[in-house]
Amino acid sequence: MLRTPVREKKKSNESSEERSESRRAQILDAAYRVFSQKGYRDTTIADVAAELGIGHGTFYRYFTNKHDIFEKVMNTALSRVSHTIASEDPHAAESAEDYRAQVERIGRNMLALLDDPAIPRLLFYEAMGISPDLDEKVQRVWELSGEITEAYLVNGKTKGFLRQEIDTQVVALAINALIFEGGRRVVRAQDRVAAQERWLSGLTALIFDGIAAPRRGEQPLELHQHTEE
Amino acid sequence: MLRTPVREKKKSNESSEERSESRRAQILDAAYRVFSQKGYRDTTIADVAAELGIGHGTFYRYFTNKHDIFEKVMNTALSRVSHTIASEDPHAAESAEDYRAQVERIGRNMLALLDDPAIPRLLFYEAMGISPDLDEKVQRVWELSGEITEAYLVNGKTKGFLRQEIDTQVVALAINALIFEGGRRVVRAQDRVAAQERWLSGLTALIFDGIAAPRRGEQPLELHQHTEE
Amino acid sequence: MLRTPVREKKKSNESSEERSESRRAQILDAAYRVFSQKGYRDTTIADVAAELGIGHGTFYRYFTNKHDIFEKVMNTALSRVSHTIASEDPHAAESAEDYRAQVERIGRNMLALLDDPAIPRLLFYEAMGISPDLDEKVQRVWELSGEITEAYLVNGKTKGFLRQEIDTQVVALAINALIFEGGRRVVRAQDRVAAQERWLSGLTALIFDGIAAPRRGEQPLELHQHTEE
Amino acid sequence: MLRTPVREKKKSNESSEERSESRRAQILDAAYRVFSQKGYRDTTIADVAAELGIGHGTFYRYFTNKHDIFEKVMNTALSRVSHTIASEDPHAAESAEDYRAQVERIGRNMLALLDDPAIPRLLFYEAMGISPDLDEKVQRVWELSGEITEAYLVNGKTKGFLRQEIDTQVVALAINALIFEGGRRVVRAQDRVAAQERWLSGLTALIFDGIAAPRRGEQPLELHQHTEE
DNA sequence: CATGAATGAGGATTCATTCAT
DNA sequence: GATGAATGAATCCTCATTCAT
Repeated sequence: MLRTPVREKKKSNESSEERSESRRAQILDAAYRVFSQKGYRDTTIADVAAELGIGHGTFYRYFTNKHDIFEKVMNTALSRVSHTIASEDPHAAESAEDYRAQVERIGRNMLALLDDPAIPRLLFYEAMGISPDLDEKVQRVWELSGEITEAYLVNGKTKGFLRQEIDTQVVALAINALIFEGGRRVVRAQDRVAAQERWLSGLTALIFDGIAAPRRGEQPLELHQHTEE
Repeated sequence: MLRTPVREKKKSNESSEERSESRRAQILDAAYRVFSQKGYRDTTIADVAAELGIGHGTFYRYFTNKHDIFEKVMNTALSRVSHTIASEDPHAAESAEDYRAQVERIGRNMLALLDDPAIPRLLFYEAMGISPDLDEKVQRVWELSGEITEAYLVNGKTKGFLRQEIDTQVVALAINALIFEGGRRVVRAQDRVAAQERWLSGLTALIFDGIAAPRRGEQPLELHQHTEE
Repeated sequence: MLRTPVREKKKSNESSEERSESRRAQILDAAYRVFSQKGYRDTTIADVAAELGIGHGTFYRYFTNKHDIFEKVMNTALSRVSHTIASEDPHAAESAEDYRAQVERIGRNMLALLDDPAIPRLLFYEAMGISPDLDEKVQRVWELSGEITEAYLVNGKTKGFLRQEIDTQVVALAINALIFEGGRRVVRAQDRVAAQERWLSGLTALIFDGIAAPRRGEQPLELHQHTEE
Repeated sequence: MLRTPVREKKKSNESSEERSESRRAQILDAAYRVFSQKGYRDTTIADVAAELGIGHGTFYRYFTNKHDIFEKVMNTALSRVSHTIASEDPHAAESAEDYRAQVERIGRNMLALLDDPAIPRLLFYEAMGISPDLDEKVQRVWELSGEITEAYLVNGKTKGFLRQEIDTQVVALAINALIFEGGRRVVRAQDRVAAQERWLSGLTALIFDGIAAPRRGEQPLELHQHTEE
């Protein structure tokens, strides 16, 4: 994903504007990769140009400066996160099972999103301290994500399938953090598919049931989507 | 914490070697502060020297270069984390209540540790990509922390007060991630004390009991630390 | 003046060569404007092309490089000055009144020439230091102007209506300098017409009669342009 | 003038601060030379550093950037002009002879000032268009010079030794222009001393008496300070 | 012919590191 | 030992010029 073939031969059936747009996209893409690998400060425009095999002067035909393209890279990353988190209806779930399924879907999408380590790196720290604008932009997405997750929790409390006593704000942010941590870990795993399933089920179990052994009288839970373990 | 008096007048009863050692510590300390505020690339040796009010040439009498001192700063940060996590005996807990109390203690220490944003910033991302050496060193501490937390979980499973079905490795890393997220949030909060209490109770509740409403027959839980424990 | 319609639709009744010539002139014209506003170094070829609404690649079909067109722009400016100065016959004047009228005519033409600040800017300094060729070319026009003005003065001395003791070379250059200064000032004035009249009469008075009060016995002079001339 | 020996061996009796100040002055001096020879745009910091035989990084220890040092160079040039023009009392002259002597003194100082072509080049055009600040600063000195010269003229009119009908504003600016033109010419002359005398007498004659032959009855004038020709 | 995408040499500025005092 | 002046490699960015379409 996000990888566009480099040095693609200009197809004659592309209009000039299309080529320009595609070159722009290529650069954005290359920058996304390089920034997320080396970080903002460590990335030179020459690096980005070299990644694409173009002259560094060319870069400036498409972006005004380093900060400009970084902002655009961040926009991409941020909007992906926003979309993923906002992809489900927070009020749809009617039961713990519904919500558990929702969480799994979101988690799955998020893990797909975090297919490369770029997103967490960019979002967690790379962006911060580059410019106030960016700081704030990242912050906003962060808050937004928290709010959306909180909406799910509130829905669950209202409908009674989530504990009444949970601190929705804290727990919302915690859940988001868990999803990101999962993403980071899955990305680095040898066998990503296996790691993904393991993290998904491990995290949903933790989130929904916690680690404490059930007290006397509690019903055994059906924990995993495919087990009765 | 970590603040050493600056420009301390050399007491004449200090040996030359002692003075040298203390100067070395001062520089390390100043570097810790500056690196964690501005990041590796953004920190200049002149910044560090200025923080201490010494000539920047002096720096090079104590550290061979910028990377050298950064590595030492990271060592400091990493060993604090290690110590905090290893401060309790993973096999001491005999009940969920014991463990819950342990987690709270560790959490509390961790939050104290994260009193400034330095640790998460340095540990999560700042260190990475500076040099392979550092990357690996951070990675090792990370793994270690996971292993220690996992030992608690295994202890709990063995003694029966934690769920048998938890994936200890995943959950261990997840718990660590939550603690860090809590740290990050508390640090930025307006009222840190309040935020700390809120996050501590919110996270322990999440970790131990999850968010799902208890099934029929389950005992109500005492959720907060200030109940009749 | 000097403004040629931009983007003029190629009339089909123009031969290819004619069109090429007119395009060449358009570019020269645009360059004249831009160079004189922004100076040589500050003017980019893109600026010139943009002034005309043509692609900047096109420029190179008509001029070999930036220096080439600047030289041609300078030629234009220089030849205007030469023509203006050489527009009268230095030997025509038979009396101080004749010459005074001549000076006024030349001055008036010169001020018209300096209608935009381009000429003084280009001629005085912009051209210098770009290349030895240009330096010398400007110098030559300068000398020439001095010589022509000097011819007027010599004529006046010969015919007895100018002071015998004037240093014609020095005074010739001085008069030219005054005309240029007048031009510079008039150009920047709010009310150009008024400023022009004021400078013309002020300068001719200065040049012909000086500032010293007439000695005893000297005839009062008719000083201003609005007297019975 | 303004030439400070380059690469002067640090005398051990100079304090650190003194050396720093002298290095600063050296750079300013080198910059003055280079800027006035090549102009602002054409001058690179490397040029200035090379003129002094220092590394270009050193430059930035003393000046914040290119514009900064140019402004300081301009300040130097401008204040010299101001001082020279303001060096005499505009109300001191009681007769045309007094004033003529004053003008000669000012002219002589001005010519000394214009010993190198730097001042006119910097003041007339080089400074303009670099930054609004500088434009205005130069403009102010210009206005000031005009006002001072005008004060002389008004004094002369009041005391009756200058013509009543002169337009003092126009003539003041004209006289200044003449002095500058003289400076420019003298600088380039082979035999500067001779050229200086020639221009001084030529210009004072022009300024005071004009070029028109005296009318019947006018007294012959004593033109030069040492002749009756 | 016209175009504008591509290029890289060149120039301003920063900063880690050295070293003479 | 301490200092900070000096240095130049490294980096961002501009723009004259070329050339494929």
